[in-house]
Amino acid sequence: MSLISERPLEVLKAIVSDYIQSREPVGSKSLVERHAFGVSAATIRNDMAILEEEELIVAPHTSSGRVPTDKGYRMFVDRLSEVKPISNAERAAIEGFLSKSSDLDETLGHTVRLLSQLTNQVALVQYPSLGRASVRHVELIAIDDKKLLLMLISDSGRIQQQVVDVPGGYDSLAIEKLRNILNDSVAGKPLSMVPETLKAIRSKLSSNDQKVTEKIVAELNLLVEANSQEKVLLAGTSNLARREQDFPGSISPVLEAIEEQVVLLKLISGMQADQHGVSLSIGRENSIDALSNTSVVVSGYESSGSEIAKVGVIGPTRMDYSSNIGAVRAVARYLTQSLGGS
Amino acid sequence: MSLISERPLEVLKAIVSDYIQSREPVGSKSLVERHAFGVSAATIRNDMAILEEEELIVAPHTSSGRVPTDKGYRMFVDRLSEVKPISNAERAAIEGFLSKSSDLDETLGHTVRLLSQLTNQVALVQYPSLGRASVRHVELIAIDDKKLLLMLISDSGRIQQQVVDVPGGYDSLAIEKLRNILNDSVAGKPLSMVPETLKAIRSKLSSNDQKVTEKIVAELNLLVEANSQEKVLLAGTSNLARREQDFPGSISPVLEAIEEQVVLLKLISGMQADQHGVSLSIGRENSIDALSNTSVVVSGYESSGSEIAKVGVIGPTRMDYSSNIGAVRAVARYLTQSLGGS
DNA sequence: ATTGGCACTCAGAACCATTGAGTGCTAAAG
DNA sequence: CTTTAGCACTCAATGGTTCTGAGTGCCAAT
Repeated sequence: MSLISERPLEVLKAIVSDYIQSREPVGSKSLVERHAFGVSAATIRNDMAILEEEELIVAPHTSSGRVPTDKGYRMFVDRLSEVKPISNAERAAIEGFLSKSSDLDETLGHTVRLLSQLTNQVALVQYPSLGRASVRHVELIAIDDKKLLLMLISDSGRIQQQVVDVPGGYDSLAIEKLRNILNDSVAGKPLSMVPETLKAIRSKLSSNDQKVTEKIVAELNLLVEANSQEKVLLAGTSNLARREQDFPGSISPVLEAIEEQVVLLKLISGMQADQHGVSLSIGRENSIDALSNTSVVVSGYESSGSEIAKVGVIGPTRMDYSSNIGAVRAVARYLTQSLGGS
Repeated sequence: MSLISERPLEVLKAIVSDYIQSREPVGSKSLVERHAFGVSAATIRNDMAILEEEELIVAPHTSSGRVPTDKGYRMFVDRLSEVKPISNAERAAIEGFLSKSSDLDETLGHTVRLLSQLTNQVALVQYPSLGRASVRHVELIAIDDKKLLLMLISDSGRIQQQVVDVPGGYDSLAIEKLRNILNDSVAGKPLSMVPETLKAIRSKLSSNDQKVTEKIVAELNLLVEANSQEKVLLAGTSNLARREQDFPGSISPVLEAIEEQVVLLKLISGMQADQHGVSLSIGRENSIDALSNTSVVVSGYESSGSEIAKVGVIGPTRMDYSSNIGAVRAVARYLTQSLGGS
C-alpha cells in the first residue's frame, strides 16, 4: 500500500500544517518558502503528484494549491503528528475549574464549558450512560400528607426525582418500612434488573398499604426507564458559527445535526478508542451526511475504574488535531479524577 | 405625539407583515398590489412619508423600500396585531410532550425543546430562581463508612447533591440525629436564611461528632450558595443560524451573547410583563450590543401560585411576533400547569 | 386629499478584461 | 533515476464598467 518515501510524507505534513493555519489551499512555491526542504518547487510538485495519486491531497480546482483529504488528515494524525500536551496555564485552568464543582450536573456543565473554551470548538459531554449503572439508593421523603418525593440515585451520581401523589394518604411507618425494603432489595443492583427485582418483592409486602406501594413501585419503574435515556450536554456552539467559512453552503444543517442528541450519541458511541483512549473521526469517516465536513475527538471518562461515558469536541475537519486531542485527553483525565471517588 | 390617522397605521401594519414574510424592504407599489387599500401608490407614498417622519419605518438606502424600525415593530405588536392562538395540533403536541416528563430537569428540557420546535426560534428556559425558594428537605445517605451523600432539595424541585468524605468515619446514629436536627431547623426556611440558621444550631449539637458535623454544615452552605446560581437552558440554536441573513456581518457574536448565561439572565429578568404575562423586548430596547438585532419574548411560569422563573424565545427582530407570543404564552401556561402540584 | 406623471437615485446583476498563484510537462543537468 | 529550470496554460479572484429596475420625491392637475 503506502510505500511512499520519506520526503513526500514530510510534504504532506507541511501541507496539513500550513492549511490548518492559513485555511487556504497551499501551493508548491509557498511551501518551499515556508519550510526548509533542500529542494526546488518543481521537486515538491512531483511529490505532490504522488500524494495526489494516493488521494492524500486534492486540488479544489485545476490550477490551485492542494488541500488535504480526509485520508490525508488521517495519515497526518496517525503517523505524522504528535499530541500537543496542554500548557501549564491550561492545566491550572482545568484544575481550578473542576475543583469548584459540587454535584454531577455542575461538574459536567463546567467540564463542557471549559473544554469548549480550551479548544475553541464545540464541546460535548455525555451523561454517564446508565445501561451499566446500578442503584445506589432509593429515597422516600414526605412532603405533605398526600405527597411523597421519590428519588432514585444511581452510582454514577445521577439523580432522578418524582413527586408521587398518594390520593388516600399514607402511613408514615409503612413508608419507612417500604423504603427499607426497597433499598435492601434494589440497592447495588444494576438498573436493568430493577423492574424484575421489584416484581419479586411485591409479594413480600403487607397488603396493608397496597395501593401506595403499587403506585410507588410503578413510579420507580418509570424513573428507571427515564434514567436509562442517554443525554448529551453541549457548549460553545458559537465557536462553530465562527468557523462558518469552513463549511460549504450554510452551517445551519451542521448545527442541526449536532443538536440532534440521538444522532450525536450514535456517532460518539460508535467510535473506538486508539492507544491513548482517544477516538477520532475525520470527515466522512462518520456516516452522518450533515457532518461530512466535521471531525470529532472524544475520550472516555471513568468513575470507579470503569468508563462511564464520553467527552470531546466537534469541529471542522480542518482543525488543529494535535492541540484538540491534547485538550480532550487532559480534560477527560481530570474529569475522571474529579469523579474518581464517587 | 402619535396623532397618526387610520390609514397610515394600516400601511404600517401591512409593511410589517410583508417584511416579516418576504424579508425584503417593501415599496409602495408592491404594497398596493398585495393589499386592497382603495388608493393609489402615490397616496401610500405620502403615508409612508408620515411614518418615516415618526420613525416607525426607515429606508435602508435612498431609493428602496422601507423597513420597520424597532419603534415600528413596537407599535405593531402593541396596537396593531393580535396574538395568534396556537393551533389544535400544537396544543396537542404540547400536552403530549409535557405529560411525559418526570422530574424538573426533564420537564424543563422537554419544554425548551418543544418551544424551539414550535416557534422555529431559539428557546430558553430559566431554572427556578432560588432567591425566593426555600428548603424542602435535607437528606444524608450513607454510601460507605467513610462517605456520605448530602442532598439539598428546594421546594422548586431542584436538587443539589454532594459526596462528603468523612475521614475518620462516623457514627450512624449520630448521623440520623444530625439529619433530624438539620431538617427541623432548616426545612421550610428560605435558602438565603440557611447559613445563619446553621450557625445558630451549631451550639446545640453534641461535640461528639464535632468534626463530621462541621464538615457537613460547611458543605451544606456551599450547596446553598451553588444552588443560588441562576441557570438557563437553551435549545434550537440552529434556528438562529438558519436566519443568518437577518444579521448584518456574522451571527457568531449573537450566538456568543446568547450562550453567555449571565448576560441572558440579566436581560430576561429585567423585562416586565405586559397584560398577558408576556414581556417583549424589541431590538435595541435591550441594552446588549450584540443583540441589537434580536427580539426576546418571555413569560413567567409559576409553581404553587407564584412566578418562579421565565421561559421564552429569542430571534431576529424580524420575527413573527403574533405566533411567537402565542406559543410562549401557551407553553408557559402548560408548564405552570405541569408544575402546579409540586 | 388624491393621483398621474416624471426625473432622479442607487443597489445589484451582468459582463469583461486583467492578474497572478499555481499547475503539468519537457528537456537538460546532476 | 532524480532533480531542476523553463514555459505554456488554467482559472479563481479582482475590479471596473454598464445596465436595469424597483423605488423615491415632487409637482401640477383633479
